Amino acid sequence: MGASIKDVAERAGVSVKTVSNVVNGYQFVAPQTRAKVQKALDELDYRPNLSARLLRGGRTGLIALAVPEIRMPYFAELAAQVVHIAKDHGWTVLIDETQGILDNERLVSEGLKSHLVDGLIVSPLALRARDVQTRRDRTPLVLLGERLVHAPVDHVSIDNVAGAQAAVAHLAQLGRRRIAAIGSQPHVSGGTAALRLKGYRQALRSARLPYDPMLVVPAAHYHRSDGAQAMATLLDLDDPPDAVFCLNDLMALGAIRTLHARGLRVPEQIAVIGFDDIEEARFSTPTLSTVAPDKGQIARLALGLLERRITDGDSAQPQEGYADFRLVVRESTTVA
Amino acid sequence: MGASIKDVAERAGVSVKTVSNVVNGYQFVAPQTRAKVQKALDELDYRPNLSARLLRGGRTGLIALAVPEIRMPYFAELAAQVVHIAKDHGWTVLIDETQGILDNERLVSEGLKSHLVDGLIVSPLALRARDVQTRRDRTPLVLLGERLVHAPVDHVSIDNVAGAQAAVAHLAQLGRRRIAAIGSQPHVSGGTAALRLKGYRQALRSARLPYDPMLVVPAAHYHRSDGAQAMATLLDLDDPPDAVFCLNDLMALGAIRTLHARGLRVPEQIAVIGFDDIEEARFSTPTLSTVAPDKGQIARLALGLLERRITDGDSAQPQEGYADFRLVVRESTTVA
DNA sequence: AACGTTGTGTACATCGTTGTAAAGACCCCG
DNA sequence: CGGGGTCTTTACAACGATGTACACAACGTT
Repeated sequence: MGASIKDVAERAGVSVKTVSNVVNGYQFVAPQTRAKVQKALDELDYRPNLSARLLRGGRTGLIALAVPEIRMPYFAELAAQVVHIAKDHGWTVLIDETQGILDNERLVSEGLKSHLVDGLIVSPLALRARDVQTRRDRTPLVLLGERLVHAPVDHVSIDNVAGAQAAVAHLAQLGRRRIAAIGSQPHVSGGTAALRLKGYRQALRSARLPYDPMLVVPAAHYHRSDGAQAMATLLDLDDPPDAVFCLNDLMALGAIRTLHARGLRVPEQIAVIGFDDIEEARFSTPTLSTVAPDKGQIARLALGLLERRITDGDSAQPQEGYADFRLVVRESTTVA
Repeated sequence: MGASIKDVAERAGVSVKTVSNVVNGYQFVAPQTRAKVQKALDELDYRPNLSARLLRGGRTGLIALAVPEIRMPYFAELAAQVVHIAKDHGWTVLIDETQGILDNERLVSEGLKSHLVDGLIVSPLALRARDVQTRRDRTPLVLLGERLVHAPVDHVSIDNVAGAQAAVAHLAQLGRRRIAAIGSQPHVSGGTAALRLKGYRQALRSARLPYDPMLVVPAAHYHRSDGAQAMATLLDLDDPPDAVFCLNDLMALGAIRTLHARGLRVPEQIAVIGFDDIEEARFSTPTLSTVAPDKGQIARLALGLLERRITDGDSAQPQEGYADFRLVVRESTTVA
């Protein structure tokens, strides 16, 4: 065990409170006393016990970030941003994996880590408005991603409909006529997938292209392998697509893998576009066109809302934050 | 604020200690009393305050994992393993980024988070034996990666020399004669890079190939861009290589990107092999041959050592754990 | 009837820190 | 010299939970 404030006080021959005052930079401590205490502090290598401090005060300086899977590049990159920006707020980030499982998400948001963290940022996959409404834990919460209608919570997202629309419009402009989509989630309503598909359909309509349900393929986990499989399904159709909009970059990369394996050229024969702009998209072969949400902005907005709620408490009105996105055109949709 | 044990006690009409007994499953509580307390517990949605609990007892159930950059896939995958396996030990993992900066690593290992975590797993880049020796903080520590000679600390690693040797021997067996290496660290001695390069030179010697210092290119951060740049440097040589051993997968993928950009075919003209076996290696074009450390085993060993040290305390002798690796041959080194 | 045993509940101190209140020392001014 | 202020330091309580020690009842045993 390290030295406690009491040990320091004894060694310096002063009261515990005086040591506390020195440690916390209280103004009125005689220079001589301060020196004595500082010496004892150094000699004993004193470090305040966080537990005690926060038991007294309340704040832990810790916030939790819950994401489905930290190994997915999008979440890893987002987490990096959050960790980085949180440092400016004086917070340490505790990262949690939910695996996108409802129970885990509910556990986190209902305060499994209660009293441990000052605030909570959750990127939900399965969580529904109802789950948030019945929440009893008072820990400030910010949701990332889709707005859960009727849920009285702060949340940050990008305009997924517009993002998807931009991506698909871009494909249409290349002259592609059979544009597929990979990543629908038939059993989930109102989530990210639904919004991006809405954008997909809007873009088709604007381009006067027919909507063919056969060209929309579901995916479970949004991993590379899901994209690879879905692409295979599409290629086995009687009338395969000439372009694919993947609902995230990871699946796009999996899809490209399948295309290469079958000897098809990207983008000449099939153009591919993703969503997320993970770093890998800038280095793959071909480099991947994608919709790039501003991850730094997402992190900043989320932490800002969290800070506000930690400071102001429950009373404040739930707020929404919208981060920007931009269409990034790379080789996978650029015909030489 | 949530309800405290005192609130529960009042509501149930018993003493605080009795509530504590119920919460902690103490044996001798009359069923009737237990029921009363349980009811109050439920009604108030009581959750124990961790801070208070650990102030008293000691354990927090938290461990910290410090890695250079969470967004690097290798560390993200490793972190996922650690988080997952830690759950079995009843631990929550707090993830820290050091950016590979010495001061940050030292801060973490010297207990910035003191009293907050029960243990610490650090994957150091810059940390040196001296830093660990002069450590005053008593929090149990396990180091990942290279053994710091003379440092009295538990650590877990793989045999980097043997891994690199296997990779380079594989390239030699393909008949390649000018095998380059990307990722040396001229200003760091004794780290991972040095060991892998040692394996590189051993393999060259075994294959009776000359060692050409021009073929060894340094890299700062082991990112994709470092690999891409280094590859460009190699291609600009008068006598460019016919194979490249990259000290990690990320640089290998960057290198492949440069090769494609210059119109060179992999593996026909230049074979590429990496190190780490990140998931991306299975889906890139071409798929990437690599040395695959058993990340699950690394996590298991590290957590095992940590548990031992938390239980047994300082006294135990420092132990080493070695995880297995295997050579994974994929398209980037397979000539049809 | 006296005694131990077992089961059940409580009072109190304690962990390390900090806010509150107050005491003491000092100085200035009228 | 008294009243007021400014510094400087301290004692004490409190945060929430739990270990220790003990009180008390109900029971069986001698």
